[in-house]
Amino acid sequence: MGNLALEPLDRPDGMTTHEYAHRRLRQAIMVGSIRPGESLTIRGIAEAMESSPTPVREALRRLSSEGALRVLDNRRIMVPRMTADRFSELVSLRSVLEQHAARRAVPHITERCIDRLEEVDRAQDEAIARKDNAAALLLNQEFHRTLYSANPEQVIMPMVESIWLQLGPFLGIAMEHVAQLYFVDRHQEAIAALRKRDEDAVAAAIKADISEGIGGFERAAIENLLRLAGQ
Amino acid sequence: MGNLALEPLDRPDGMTTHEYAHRRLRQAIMVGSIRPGESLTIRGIAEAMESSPTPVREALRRLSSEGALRVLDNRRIMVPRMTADRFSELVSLRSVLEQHAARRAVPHITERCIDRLEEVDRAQDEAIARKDNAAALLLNQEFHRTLYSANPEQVIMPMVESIWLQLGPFLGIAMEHVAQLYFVDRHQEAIAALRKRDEDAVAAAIKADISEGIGGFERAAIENLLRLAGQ
DNA sequence: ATCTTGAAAATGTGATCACAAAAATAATTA
DNA sequence: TAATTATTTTTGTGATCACATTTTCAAGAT
Repeated sequence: MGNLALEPLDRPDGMTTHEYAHRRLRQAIMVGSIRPGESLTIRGIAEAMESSPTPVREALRRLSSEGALRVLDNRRIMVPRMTADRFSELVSLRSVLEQHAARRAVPHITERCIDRLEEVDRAQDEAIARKDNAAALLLNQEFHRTLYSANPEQVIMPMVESIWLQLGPFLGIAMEHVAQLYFVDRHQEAIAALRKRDEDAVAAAIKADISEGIGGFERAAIENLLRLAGQ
Repeated sequence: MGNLALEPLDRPDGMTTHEYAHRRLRQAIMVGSIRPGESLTIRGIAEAMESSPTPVREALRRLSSEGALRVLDNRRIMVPRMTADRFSELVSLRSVLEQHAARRAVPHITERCIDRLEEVDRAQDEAIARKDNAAALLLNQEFHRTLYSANPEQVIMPMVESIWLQLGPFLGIAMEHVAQLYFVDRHQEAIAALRKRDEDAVAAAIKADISEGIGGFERAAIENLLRLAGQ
């Protein structure tokens, strides 16, 4: 039985229950507060957020098609376990996807947009300084999201978000077992390249940002971490 | 009121109703038999497939997170309309995604797998010969899917499928208004490159396959087609 | 002690119902 | 006739229930 610990979450007026359930579960998975391998029950979730099975089921379907959850043959639902191979696939795909997203955003970048990126980057640095890993993680995503969303016709963000979501639970484990997850980023380099509207340089900055950030986990380190976490 | 024309579909034993509904709607959207802009109703679909709202809602949530459907502010659900800009985004993303998928598959390619690719390509040629556009479209997808799925740890297929699904309705329109959708493909070139385990050549074949296939639609042609279809 | 068997509880699933919001239609007014 | 208002219908939403399957757990047998 899953005595589920779900962070309460602000619920705007008019938000449907299934959307709220989706957001709340998504956040929990993203920051790794639901353990990979841990199985979720519809009734358990419904009880935890004081609603009923129907909207919870809709939320679970969405999350499973976003890759955040996996439906087993027994129809049980769980957060998928990470493996070193899957991690490698996710990171290399993330790199390719985000480089492309960045390139397609460059023609649409405005000064207003760059200001916003500066602002988010500053907030992230502050989160890092006060060692708030979870906040830093979310602000890092916000930086990337802001950049890629500058392209008004973009169709890539749902896929990028899906990758982040699939990497989330592992990052949660990493943050628990690594004393201090040291953040390196190439955000200033990316911003400088954006100011010059230099697509290649922007893509290079994003590529480096990813390969030096989450891509920095070596195979042995991943396997070790997973073993430590009992996965 | 949508007097929905849904092709009947084989339903294997033990398949849940929501999964069946998902498959059936997905297929209808993929081949373009549901018009962009046409709005769907939960009860209408439930009635059309002789079930009830609950499983239909689950299917609709999945499809909307796959990009096949869009939820409006009024909570109405419709097949999104295509624009020339969105088409361009989808095609360029498809090219990048599938080149990457192909590269990551190369190390895992077996002779068995190449045989299967030959077989699918042959079937597609036959479908083209008998001018069965819908079958040719599905077999073309099967070729690509077979290739990318050779990588056992791949995480990219859901995203590729999502792109296909988003392009589907437009292809449906194109097939109706263009006398004969002439298929060009680089499948044999891809297979030859696979035999040599040459990643670059495989990626090049896929890139050409896409840019000469669906990428061949020029901006003016797209806008003209959409105008013709009353979009 | 280990395995097997049976009952009880838990779980996913799908249909149905009530409610509120939205859309469509009819009636009324300017 | 055109615009506005009122009424009816349609629609999305969420809770509840019954059913079948699976899982869990305790009692019994080897």
